[in-house]
Order: sequence, then structure tokens, then C-alpha cells
Amino acid sequence: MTGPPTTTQARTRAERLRQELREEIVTAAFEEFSQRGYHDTGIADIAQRLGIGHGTFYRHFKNKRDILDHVVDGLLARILEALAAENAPDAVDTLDEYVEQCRRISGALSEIFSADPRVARMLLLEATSIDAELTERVLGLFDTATALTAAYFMHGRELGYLRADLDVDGTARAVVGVILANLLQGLRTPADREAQRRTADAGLRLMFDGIARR
Amino acid sequence: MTGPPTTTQARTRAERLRQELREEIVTAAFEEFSQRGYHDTGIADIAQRLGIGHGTFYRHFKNKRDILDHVVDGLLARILEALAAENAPDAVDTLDEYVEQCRRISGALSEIFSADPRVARMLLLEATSIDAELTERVLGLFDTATALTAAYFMHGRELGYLRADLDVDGTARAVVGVILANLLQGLRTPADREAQRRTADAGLRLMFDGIARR
DNA sequence: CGGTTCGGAATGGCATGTCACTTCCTGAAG
DNA sequence: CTTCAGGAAGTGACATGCCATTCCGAACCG
Repeated sequence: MTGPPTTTQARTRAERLRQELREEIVTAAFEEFSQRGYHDTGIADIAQRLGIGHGTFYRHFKNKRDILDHVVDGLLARILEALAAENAPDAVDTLDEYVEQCRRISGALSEIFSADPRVARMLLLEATSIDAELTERVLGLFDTATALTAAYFMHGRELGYLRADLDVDGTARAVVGVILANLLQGLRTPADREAQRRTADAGLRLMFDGIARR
Repeated sequence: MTGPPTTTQARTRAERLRQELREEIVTAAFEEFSQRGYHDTGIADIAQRLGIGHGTFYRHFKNKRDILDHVVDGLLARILEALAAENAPDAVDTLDEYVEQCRRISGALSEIFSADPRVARMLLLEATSIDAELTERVLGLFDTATALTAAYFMHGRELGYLRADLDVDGTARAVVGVILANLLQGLRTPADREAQRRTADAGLRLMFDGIARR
């Protein structure tokens, strides 16, 4: 009935140490995977980074694929948490409020992605090519983002501050594409935060006003 | 000085046959790589698909990585060709003409990507995780697309049919993101061409007019 | 018949996962 | 407070299987 606590506090000192090592392994694996790539990383590399024997690794994780899941779990959780925290389509009643809300979401995302380009590297470049199940989880994240966006659009269209003829679903997908463009910018110019901010701003402006002269 | 002809016509019958087989191998490799993934595909799989011994493979290509380059070369060439064929920023003098032009480009791209979802699979999901050089080539394609788009924007801003305060570069990146959204849609619903057309339309509309009520 | 191409058995190297052994920790008993 | 026993965690040599690549006898062409 108990089972080993995962995020919860561990009772005994030994348990706490064990838990700590587990997390260190996940972190080390993330670093190796996101930099060398999954296939070019050996269990030995992960172990060596921590100065442990690679046999020890297998005391904590079933196999290489298993830890990859844990790494991705952590990243997806962080992202979903950020999205969920800001999510409140019904609390937005005017265009200006929605712009503000989008800025908040944009900020929360760049908090995650700009702060560490390896996150985008891992999710966009690596995790999409391991197997169908993992690819599905990453693409599923995009679907989730699309759905969240679509909820805002639906609300805004009803309240009349968005175009009446807005194709909610198709446009939501396009907007997720704009977010993607920001992640790519983060991959291209990891150091240049300023460029990232400008791309984000341009994306937001495009989203609301388009490119045509009014 | 001669070197083996690649696209050119072959003199002798043997050379022609050899050239044909080369192309068949590239095609077979594309099919395997895009479906199973690069790492899960063995040279033997490619050879078997063609009913040749896998030793024969090495008569035509240096190694596994080598043929991957040829596969990607072919795909990139097709895409760049399509983009170059439609490219003519200076011939576009009004907003309507630019809309029309974008529709053409969008059409040319879906000609390639919607017709065969494996192209997007290969480039977006597989090719980004092999090594730095290949990743660079794929991301470089996005940069090229961004540059082409930016040229149109510059022109349109000068002629006054696009917003005067348009951030040319940042917005171009965002628009490439919208294109990316279309590719993802193609991956998600490969069979549903109608959904893809709707996403493309919504993307174009977003690009020109944004979501806000006018 | 030279020479060229084919094919698939053999090779080599490498990374994963196992296991028998060692080390360390902890809690209890003296 | 010290000692000790039991068990948990750590370790890295080793077994295993896999696959890219090589190589040489066979088939085939001209």
C-alpha cells in the first residue's frame, strides 16, 4: 500500500539519499540526451557524469528507454503546469485583456524554453524520433496547446472581440505554429535573448493584427 | 574529369542500369527511414525491400550515413525547387497579388507535403536527431524560408500594402511557424486533405488579417 | 575468357543489461 | 558506547546480441 515515495518526503535517511540519486540520474540523463542525442548516449556516459558505476543505474531504472520516459515526463509536466497555471479563458472579456493574457503565457513559456535551450532540443529534435509512443506524446502536447488556444478563441468570438468568421480550430493550430517558431528561434540563437523577445513580440502582433496595412 | 553521371544520361546500358539501381536504393531507403526511423532501419532492410544482397548496397553507397544524405538531398532539392520556382517578390505590387502569391506557394508546398506525409516525417522527426550537421541542414531550410518571406515583406512594406511598422525578420519567422503548423497537421491527419486545406486557409487568413475584429 | 558486379557468410566492435561479489548502512543486542 | 549481523546499494567484468561493414567465391556480361 505504501510504495516508494516519488516526490513526497522520504522518512529515512537512506530513502532520501536514494531519492536524491534518482533525481540526479534523471538530470544527468537529460543533459546527455539533449546534448549528444539519445542514441549517441550510453548508459556509461550518464553514470560517468555522476561518478557512479553503470550497474548502479540499473538499480534505479529498468533500462535506457525507461529513464528517457522519466526525463520527458519531467519536461512535459513543467510545460503543462505553466500552461495550466495561466489558463483562464472565461476570465478574459476584452481584446486588451486577451493580449495581456497572451503576453503572460508567452512569458511563462520563455521562462522555460529561453532559460534552457536544451528543453526544446530534447523535445523537438530528440524525442520525436525514438518510437511512436514518444512521438505521440510530443505531438499530443501540441494538440493540447491547440485545444487551450481554441477555448480562448471560442470565448472571444462569442464575446465579439475576435473576428466572427474566425476558424477556431484551424487558427488555433496556426497560432501553435507561431509558438513553435519561437522555440526554433531559441534553438538558433540560444544566447540572444533580445532576438527571442523580438520574435515573440512579432508573433503576438501577427496573431492579433496580421501583416496587412489597416 | 568525368566522374559518374548523377542526373545526366548514362552512355552504356550497364551504366544506365547502375544509375537506376542507385535511385531505387535511395527511394527504398527513404521509405524505410521515414517509416521505421533511421536507427531502427538496417541496411539489410533496405536491401531486402529491393531483393538485393546487402553487400550490393555498399557497391553504391559508402555507408549508412551516406545514403541518408542522399535521401535528404533529394527532399531538400524538391522543396527548394518549389520555393524558387514561385519566388518573385518584385513582381508583387498589391496586397491582393501577394495573397495570390502566397496561395500559390502554399499550394506548391502541399503538393509536396500533403501528397506524401513521409516527407515531413523524415525531415521534421527523423533528420533532426542524427547529428549536428544534418540538423543544421534542416534548420537551415527554415532560415531560407524565413529569408524568402522576409524579402516579400520588405518589398510590401516599401510599396505600402503591408504595415509600415512590420518587424520584417521576426514576423517572417512567425510565418514560417505557421507553415510548420501545416506540416504538423499533415502528420496528424495524413488522410484528411480537407482538414489540411482548412488549416492552410486559416493560416493564410491569420497571416494577413490576424484574429482581432476589425 | 578477363573483368566487373553480386551476394551473403564471416568479422569486429560496441552498448546494453546481468550477476556475483564488495562495501556501506542501520538498528539491535550486549 | 561498541559490536555485530542482516540487508540494501554499489560495482564493473562479462555475456549477449545486434548491426554496420568487409571480403571472397560465384555469377554474369561483353
